[in-house]
Amino acid sequence: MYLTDPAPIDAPAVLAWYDRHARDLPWRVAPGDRARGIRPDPYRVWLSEVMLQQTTVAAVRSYFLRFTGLWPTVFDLASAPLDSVLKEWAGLGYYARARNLHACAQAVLNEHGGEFPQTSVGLQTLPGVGAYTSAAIAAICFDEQTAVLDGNLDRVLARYYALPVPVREAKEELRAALQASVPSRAGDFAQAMMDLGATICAPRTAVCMLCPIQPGCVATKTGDPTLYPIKPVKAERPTRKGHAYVMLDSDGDVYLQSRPPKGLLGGMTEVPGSDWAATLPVSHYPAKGDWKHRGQIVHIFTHFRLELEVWSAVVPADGLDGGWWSERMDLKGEALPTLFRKVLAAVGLE
DNA sequence: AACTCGGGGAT
DNA sequence: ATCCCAGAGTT
Repeated sequence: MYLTDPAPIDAPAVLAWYDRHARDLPWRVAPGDRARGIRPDPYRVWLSEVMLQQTTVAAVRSYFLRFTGLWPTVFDLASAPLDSVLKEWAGLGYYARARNLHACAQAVLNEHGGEFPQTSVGLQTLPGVGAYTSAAIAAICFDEQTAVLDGNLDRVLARYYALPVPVREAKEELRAALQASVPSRAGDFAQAMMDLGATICAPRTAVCMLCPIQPGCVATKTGDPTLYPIKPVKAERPTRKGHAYVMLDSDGDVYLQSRPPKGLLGGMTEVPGSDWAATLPVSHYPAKGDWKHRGQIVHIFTHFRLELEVWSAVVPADGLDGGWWSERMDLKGEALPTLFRKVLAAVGLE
């Protein structure tokens, strides 16, 4: 136990602040409209929440507008080929989200009659919808009085209670403390607390003068709020090395193939390459040709650093198996993650 | 409980 | 260069 008798959050003060300062976001119903009875569309809220998992608002915005333009309803998304969804998701990262997104849309259609479940417990049975996302949808769309705990709230609460240990060790205590503070306007409260974390109580700066819950915040009384949350020690990032082979035919088309359906960049499109290992593997060209070394690209993943030696050659269009030739003008529409767009850029494509 | 899984913006 | 983002699924 790290929190003994935690003080509740002043929800009325938070809501009053939100009524004046709510950010204008494409998937959000403004608090004034919400008060007039306008309900958020669960499909749009769900789509935004999945896109926002470990991803910034700035990165999500254009993807959200693109997706809702192409697929305005959960039925449209469920009817689309997975391949189309992966192509539109390319560049956003964490591609299991895109696979689960598609599976979830089909589950809503086939197992829930085309309507999202209306409780957090029901929502959490859906693919790609976990503790955070289920609570967020239930609160925002159905005003379920449930604690919505994301990375912003971890930080705000760690400061509010001056939590003396990393958040991971007290997650359920924070959830219980937050749960005790949730008001009837649960959706606005959840979004207000996240806005507060994103704007006032930010990772490196805390503008406590503007904070509606500053009067109850322990960290502001004991010193510097940005000392919280206590950070866990993290492992260093290893380096892996490999080769990438860009093959062109006599027309300038590029040879592409699909990655395995699961795992790193699962189901996405790539150019052929070697394994990635701690020491640079021996190069084995996938076809005969006048191979030239075109430089090295570096790509940082969450848990390792990748250095790829980029090679290119013109090769015969036949004799390759399992992939396809893509015209240069079609590369933009392929399901290429950023890593392989860097590889193609090193060869002067894209 | 620890690990896997992207990419980019802010600092 | 480091941090961290409206986390979920797997082991």
